[in-house]
This record gives sequence, structure tokens and C-alpha cells, in this order.
Amino acid sequence: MSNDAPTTEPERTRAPNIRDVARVAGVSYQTVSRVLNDSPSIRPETLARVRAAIDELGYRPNQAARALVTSRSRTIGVLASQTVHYGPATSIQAIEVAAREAGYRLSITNISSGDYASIKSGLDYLMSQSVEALVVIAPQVRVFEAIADLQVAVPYITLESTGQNTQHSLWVDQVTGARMATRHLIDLGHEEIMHISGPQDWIEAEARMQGFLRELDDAELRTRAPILGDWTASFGYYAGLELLRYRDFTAVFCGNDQMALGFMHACREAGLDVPGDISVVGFDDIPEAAHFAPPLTTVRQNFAEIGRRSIELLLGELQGERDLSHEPVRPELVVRRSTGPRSGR
Amino acid sequence: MSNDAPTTEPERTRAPNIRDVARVAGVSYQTVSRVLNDSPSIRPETLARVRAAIDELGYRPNQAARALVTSRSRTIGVLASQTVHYGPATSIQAIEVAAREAGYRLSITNISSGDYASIKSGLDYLMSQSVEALVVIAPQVRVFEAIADLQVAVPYITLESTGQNTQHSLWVDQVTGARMATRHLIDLGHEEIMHISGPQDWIEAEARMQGFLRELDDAELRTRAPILGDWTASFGYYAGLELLRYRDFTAVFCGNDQMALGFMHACREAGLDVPGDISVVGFDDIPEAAHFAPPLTTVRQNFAEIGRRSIELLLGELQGERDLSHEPVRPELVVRRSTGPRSGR
DNA sequence: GGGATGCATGTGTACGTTCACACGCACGTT
DNA sequence: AACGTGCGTGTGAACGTACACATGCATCCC
Repeated sequence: MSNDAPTTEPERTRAPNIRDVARVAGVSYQTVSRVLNDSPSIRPETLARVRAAIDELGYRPNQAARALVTSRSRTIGVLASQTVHYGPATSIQAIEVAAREAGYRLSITNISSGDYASIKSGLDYLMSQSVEALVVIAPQVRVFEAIADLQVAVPYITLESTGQNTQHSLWVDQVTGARMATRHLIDLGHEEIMHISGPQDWIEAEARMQGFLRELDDAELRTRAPILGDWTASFGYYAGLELLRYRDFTAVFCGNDQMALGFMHACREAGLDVPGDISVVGFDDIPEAAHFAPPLTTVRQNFAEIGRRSIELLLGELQGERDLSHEPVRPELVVRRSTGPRSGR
Repeated sequence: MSNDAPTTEPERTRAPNIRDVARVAGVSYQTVSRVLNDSPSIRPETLARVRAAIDELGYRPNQAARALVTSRSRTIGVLASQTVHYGPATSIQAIEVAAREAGYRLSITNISSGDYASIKSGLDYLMSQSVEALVVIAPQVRVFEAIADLQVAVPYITLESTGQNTQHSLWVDQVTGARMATRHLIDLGHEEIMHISGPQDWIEAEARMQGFLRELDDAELRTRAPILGDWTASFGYYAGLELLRYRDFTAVFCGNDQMALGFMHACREAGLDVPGDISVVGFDDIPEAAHFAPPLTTVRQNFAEIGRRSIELLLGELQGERDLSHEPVRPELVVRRSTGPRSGR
């Protein structure tokens, strides 16, 4: 190929620089920097010239360089454990939108299992990206341990959990939600109520169980050991098949909607009517719950709300606000057709 | 406050440096750099000393500095439109894991609506982070336009779509899946089959519709205009209520499982039996589908697989492989109880 | 009218890392 | 003995930006 321009090579294709922009606009690079950072004292005419140069060159600020010099990554880390689930997914989406609006980007990492090593390595991975803040949507109990161990120095907040650590937690009040669900069943006359819970190492599963037990206790009803499930519809189904062999209860409070779905499936197979023979309550109010057979009575959580608020809180803390008071979001009981008065037997 | 140490301040808490490590280990900073980058020619003894210094100081490489000098962000961008849905969420999770294993991190951005401006701004946001590659899980038709307009210069791939652009697409073969579902209904003797489709601007909705229509055509059965839905269970429900007023069909192929759920809900309310009166097929095989009432016949897609493969392909392209041949992933028909032979009327 | 003040802009430096190159040394070969 | 070769290590740049400071000029006030 002809290559007969040995003097001023037209430069290899390199992304345009702040200095390139300055040259085109006929100003110093610092002035360009000021434009980029919305400095107040810029002559309108200069501003226009710089803007034009930026457009002409298709210039984009180099985030890495910016991060290096400011030592601010503008990244918020998210440690999640089950991003496929409706709740976490909804929260994360809200977080992403809120973060982006505030000029932050997200770095999400999934932990496959809830064991300590896994949590720690996920956290470690995020810290290595020097995130400025941390949202944890992995409601395993060991998370707090790991955060302490790794000496996480950035503001952090855990979602969908509950517990002692109110300073760093934001959650829908699971205990109250569980009590509302249980109360609803009691009000309908049920006295023998089962609970199919989530996995024991999930803080929220634990909280729902606590709410359930306390409400039963307050009503002076017999409490029985909850079944420990894994959140899946399949588990609800198989647990149901097993439980219905005895059928020494008239109502079930399930730890989430999926397990309730599986349980109702088992009821159908056993020839039992919901709510005629057995009342079922779920938790979460996933969009599908209204169309289950029958439509499911459940406890609605505003996942998007806590997502948004977590970012709000973290950004506040990054700006030095010390007052991080916040109240748990109240859940809401949604009564549909899967619950009814206790049948006379 | 007392501030009486004007000489050598013990330094503000600053993250340890590659030079700090070098000083502690008694080597040059370049040697430390070599250790970090697994350079082969390092004396084992030196290696050990450096490693020890790294641990002692709790040193972490500064990604921003690294990105700046190498001009590699080690980030893969994900443009997603519905991260709450089961399919995208599953793919993204697989992508995240695969990317992390390869030393890449993810930057995910959600586009709320499918309009062109929204897609473009999402893409723009990702490009401003100088991602090295791009995965698009926003199966709107306009995505290709936007990619061309923005002159995206990095390898990219779109998921869950189909179409002409095989070089940059990876998908479960939606057309074949839809044909399988339709064929199944035809084999059961159904001749009047409805289709409730996804939104028209989703490539995959379009593909499923095409598969449906082609299969009917091949069987020389009457085709009718599909209903354009929005993927939600609620839509399926209301569409069902409407359609069942006429009931001039004996089977329905729904664009996804959620709409199928809603449709079956409508059937129950109308006093119709599934599959006795009407057969229903879904698409996706979400984990809940097996526990619907009745358990749903549907087309399974391996979302995780395409997620993994997308990263594989992109990494290959980043390493200069030009042979990006890949075949669509085959879907799988899962026959459950929501379909049955056409009832004699 | 001279100093203080404000605005608009420019100059040096630092952030933490990797790359290209140079160096000293112990080999083996001629 | 002189030479190239490989290994292990060190030195000087450069990446693109923001911050601290300096500069020139107009304005203001007493």
C-alpha cells in the first residue's frame, strides 16, 4: 500500500484526549476540564467553543483517569445471592436506576452458595474494585461476619434482612408481615396452622418464622415446628405431599409465593380444595400470585422502594450525613381467594 | 485540637502503593508489578518476599491506574431491558459468573422503555465506561440501529433475539421452539389455535409468532391474527376473558409462561377445563410452570447456556479469533398436563 | 489612584500502574 | 579470552485527568 507521508503521521486511532479537545477549541486543557466539571466561571463563548470541540471529536472523558486522580471509583458494589428471584431482581433494578441517576455505576456480583468463603470472596472481589459503597442483598446471616472480617471501610447497607444491626440494614418489616399473615388466618378461625419457612441461614426466613411464632403465641395457639424449605415451588409441592398425609392443620403460611404455589399444587393432587379444606398464605406478592389457582393471599413487599432508599441512604452517608435514621418499610397484606374461614370438619 | 507533629506526619491513611510494597519487600516497584502480572522470570525467593509484603500491607492493585495505562477497562457492558424477568435474569447471572472467571467485571444498565432514545442513552452510558465488549439482552428491534448509529467499535452480541444478524446474535431458536409447541397442539388434533404474543417490538416475540404461523401454514390450518400482549400474567388473564367470550378455538399458544398462567386463570373463571376444553402451551419453562394448575406444557430455553456462550464468544473475539461460528441453542418441548386431545364438541 | 477583590484562564504536579528499555551477571559457545 | 544469550532485576517514561496555585485583566471602593 502507498505510504508516502513520512512527516506528520495522522496519528494512530487513539481516543481523543482532553488536550486534543483543548487544541481544537483553542484553549488550555484545564479549561476543558472545567467545562467537563461544570465549573461556574467559564465565559459562555468559551463554553460553546469547548462543547463544539467535544462534539466534533466525539470526545468522552476517560473514567479510569478520572478515578485515578480523584481516587473515587463512582461505583457502588452489590453483593447478591439470588438475582433470579423476583425480590432481589426488583430491588437491584431500582438500585441501578437510582445509582445511575446519581452518577454512580454498579458492580454486581453473585454468590452461588451462602457459605462463608463464598461471601467473603464475593466481598473481596467488590472491594478490589474499590467500590465507594456496598449494598448487600444476600440475606445470609454470615454476611455481617464477613464484612467485619474484611474490615470493610465503606458505607454499606444490607437489604431484605432484619435484625439488630439497624444502622446498616434496610428492610421491609418481615416480622410484622408474618404477623399480619398469621393474624389473618387466626381471624378466619384457624387454630392449627403450619409454616413452611425459607432456608434457615436467610435472615428474612428467620424473621418471618419469628413473626409467625409470636403471633401464634399471642393468640395462645399451639405452635409447631416449621418446615425448613428452600424457597422453590418444587419444595412446596413435595412438602405439601408429605404434610397432607396427616392433614392435622387447616391453614398454611408459606415463606414465599413460590412455595405456596407448590403447596397448592400438592393440595390439588390430594383432592383438597383451597381454601375450602385448607387456607394458604404466601409472602412477597410476585406479579403472578394474583393468577394462581386460586389467587393467592399474600404479603406484599415493596422491593423497589427499599432498593431506591438504600441508594439514597448510602449517597447521604457518602456526603457526610451522619443521621441515617430510617424506618423499616411496612408490608401490606393482600387478601385474595386462597384463604377462607376454617371449615367445619 | 492538638496538632503538634509538624515534622514527619505518619501519613494520612492512604491505600498502600505498589511502591510501598516494593519498599517493604526490598525490591523495585517493577518487580512487584511483575509479581502481580505473573511474570515468569522471578526468583522464587523474591516472589515469596513480595507476596509477604503484599499480605502485610493488605495491598490491592488499583484498577483505575491499571485501566489507565493499559487502556483496557476489563469491563463487559450489559444492556438489559427486563432484568426482573426470569429469562434475562438467568442469563445475566450466568454472564456475570463467566465474566468474573475470565477476570472481567460487568456493568449492567437497564433501559426502562424500548424506545430508541432510551436504548441509545443506555448504550451511550455503557460506552462512556469504555467497556471492552457488549452483551445486549434487550431484544428490541431498534437495538441494531442504535449500535450502528453510535458506531460501537467493540465486539458485541445480542441475546434472546433472532434474525438476520447471525454474526452478532446468539439465541435459543425461537422459531423452532414455537413450531414445536404448535406442532404439539396440531398433533393432538387441534385445528383452531390462538396465539397470544409478546410485544411487537421484541424480536423474540416476533420470532415465536413467525414459528407459530409457519407451522400452521405447513399444516394448512387456518391462521388468525395473534393477540399482542405484554408478557404479564395480567395481560394473559384479561385477554383470556375477552377471547373466551367467543371461544372459537380449542388451543392457545402463549408467548410466555406468565401469560399462559393468566390465561388459565381466565379459563377457570369461565368454568372451562384445561386441558379438557382448551389446551394451553407456554414458553420459557420458568421454574414455577411445573406447578401451575394444571402443570404447564411449555418450551424450555436454556438461558444460562446462552449467557455463558455469549461471554465465551466475546472473549474469543477479544483475543482475535475471527471464527465466531455458533449455532442457535435448541429449545426443548416439555409436555405436562395443560395440553390434551381436542375435545369433541 | 492604588490596593483589594473577583473573574477567566493557564501552568505544574500528582494519582498508581504498565511498558520499553537498560543493566549486571552467570552461562555456554567459538 | 571474547562473545552472544538468557535470566532476574531496575530506571525512565507515559497513560488522561483533577487539584493547587499562579497569572492577567477588569472592577470596585475608599
